[in-house]
Amino acid sequence: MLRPADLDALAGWYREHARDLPWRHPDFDAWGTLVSEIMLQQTQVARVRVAIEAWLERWPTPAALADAPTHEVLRQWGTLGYPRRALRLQDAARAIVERHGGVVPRDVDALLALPGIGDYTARAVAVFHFGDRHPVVDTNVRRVVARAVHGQGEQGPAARRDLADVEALLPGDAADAGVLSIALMELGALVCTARAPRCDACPIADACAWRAAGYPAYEGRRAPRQARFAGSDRQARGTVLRALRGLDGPIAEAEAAGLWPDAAQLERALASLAADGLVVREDGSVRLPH
DNA sequence: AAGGCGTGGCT
DNA sequence: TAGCCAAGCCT
Repeated sequence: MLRPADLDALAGWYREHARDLPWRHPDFDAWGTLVSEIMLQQTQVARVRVAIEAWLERWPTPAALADAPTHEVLRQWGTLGYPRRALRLQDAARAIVERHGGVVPRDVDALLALPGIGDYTARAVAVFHFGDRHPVVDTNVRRVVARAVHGQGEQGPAARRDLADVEALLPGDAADAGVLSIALMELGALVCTARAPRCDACPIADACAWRAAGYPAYEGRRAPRQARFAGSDRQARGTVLRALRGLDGPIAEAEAAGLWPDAAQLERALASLAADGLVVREDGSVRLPH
């Protein structure tokens, strides 16, 4: 159980050890916060750190991104991965312009209604930028709570009840609740890590149920393992997009055949990329969307 | 609700 | 090294 004294210890630890990240600076506006959170969906902090500045310099407002050519958006996204996020980010920018006058909304339900924004990202913006009181639940928070509160070594697959689970831990004051959320995330990222947790450096080690139980091995359900990447359709998609990003114009489909050894798999990749709106197939060639 | 979806770093 | 993991979202 986390007592008020433990929450204080956590907050104190955060003040002392928090990384100096661009999106934590006070001059970071709501749009910058939203963009950073989208980029951080399954992409490491170190890589987002490098990419965020140029992105915001180029498109400093939702209106600016809404008006950009989509092929340039995909090029600027570069190798951050999961390029559908770039399309949805532009769609979100357009929705912000149309529905909210170009101003990033503060309301969680309005944020959730934007493409590419789910439970985590919506509340991250509402809490970390606007300072409202909501549970912010990412994989780090789920892991720390699984260990410290529930005595489990791993968090298991994400579930709808995670939100209510963390809500129950939050102090009543919005500012205190926000510090707890960001501190839980930072603790999970730096100390209470998935592999080789550094319990000797943990500010709440004395309160940790997992530690108290002697670090029992995890017996619960796990998320299914990812399919192997090498030779996958995903790799084929990535190869096609990488080639298109490096060119100004289209690639003839006959030429595209040279990008991937398995013709049937390449065709699946092209079809799914087109279905996602990441490429356009016309006149026997493939290109990025305008 | 289980699986698809990039890319790179770490062990 | 092969697999795990990373501030998830969508269907």
